[in-house]
Amino acid sequence: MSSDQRRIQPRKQPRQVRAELTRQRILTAAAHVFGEHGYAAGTTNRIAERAGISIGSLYQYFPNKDAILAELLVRHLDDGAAIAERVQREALPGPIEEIFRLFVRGAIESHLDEPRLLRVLLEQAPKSNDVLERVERLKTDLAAYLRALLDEHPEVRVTDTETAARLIVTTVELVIHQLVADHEPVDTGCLETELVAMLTRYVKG
Amino acid sequence: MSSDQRRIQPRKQPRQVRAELTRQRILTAAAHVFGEHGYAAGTTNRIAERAGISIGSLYQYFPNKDAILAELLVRHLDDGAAIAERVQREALPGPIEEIFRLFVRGAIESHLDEPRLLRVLLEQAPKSNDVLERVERLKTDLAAYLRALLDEHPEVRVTDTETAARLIVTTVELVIHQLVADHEPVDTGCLETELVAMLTRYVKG
DNA sequence: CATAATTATGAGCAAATATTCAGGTCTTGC
DNA sequence: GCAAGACCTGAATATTTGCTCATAATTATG
Repeated sequence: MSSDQRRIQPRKQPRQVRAELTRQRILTAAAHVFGEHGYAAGTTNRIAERAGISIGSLYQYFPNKDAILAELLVRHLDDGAAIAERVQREALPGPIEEIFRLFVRGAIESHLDEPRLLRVLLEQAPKSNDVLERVERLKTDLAAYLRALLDEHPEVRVTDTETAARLIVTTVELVIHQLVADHEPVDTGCLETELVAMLTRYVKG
Repeated sequence: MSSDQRRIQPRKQPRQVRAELTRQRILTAAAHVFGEHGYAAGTTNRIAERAGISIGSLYQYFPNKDAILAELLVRHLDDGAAIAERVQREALPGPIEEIFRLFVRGAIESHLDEPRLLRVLLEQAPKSNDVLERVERLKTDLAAYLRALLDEHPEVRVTDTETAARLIVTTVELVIHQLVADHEPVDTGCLETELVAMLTRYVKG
């Protein structure tokens, strides 16, 4: 229940193909189970059952329950970082609206497979210091990049660019999480259009 | 663990002052404990300990763990509803920016005491049908009111007012939750200014 | 003061759940 | 085709945690 990592190392490095396959099955099953039942009710036994393997096998590749969730989170963060970097390379220079559009689209895309899991990840995941730092760093980096962008871009008129950058990063992240995983999901096209419009008009004053 | 209410009634109605005092102590302690540890790790024993009472006393006033969280949530919702009504009475008519400002200010105010608890409430609270309906109704009502406002107000230029209304309600709620409870909380004044600016410029096109 | 009613206590129960380990089954390399 | 290591199994164990209940302390009542 506590988030201490009693063992840092996974118990085994998979050496055969079937082992790696089992590992993948566990992660896939965990993604479904956590997304459907939440973290607390997403028991390791349920995960093993859904993966079609025994509970013992699960504990050969993950030291404890937290480690499974942590790995899922790290994967998502890595995806996010990759997308952010790609956008930063591709987007410049150009109208601010196009930059926002690329960011928003990237964010929406990376939330389409497992929206419910992602809410669980960021809302219920036990916050090990390591993972927490990673999240924080990613958001800080993004905010810093965005602030520089706002400071330099000729179309931008907001003055308090620090608050603005944080506001934008937070808004994009949270609104997408919430609305994509909502009981009555919005059309992602509309969401993209309106969100981009909101951000653009905001910074252009 | 499950969210069924085995007993609807609290076990006892407090009849002496010290009993009511104990009830309050429990709720206050629960607010702290849930805010600090989350719902699952916020154990009833920890709550009792923090309240300086025995675990048995806790179960004299609340039928189960869920009921404590539910009461905290209902209190917050009632606050929110009251603020929303007040704003709706006071705000009209006037420039849209002023209306938004009143709403944002009200929302920020009602999140200042226990920001971390409030995130737990809306993110991890077990969804008893009763409470869930209340939340949904409040948000739907607000979105409907907002949509009507957008449709009629002469300054407003957005066309997809339904998506816009949902976007705005979601944004205000989530961003405030997140940023007020952040490790480095933003200055609430800046937050208000920028958030209002964002919404206003958005709807005015 | 005496009796009843109310409130408080906390060791311990029961159920749920994470995790282990002794002993099987499958793969690989020779 | 046969060891040796890799992998898998799942009943059993350890731990956590919501919650009870017999008993004690406090307060109201007359």
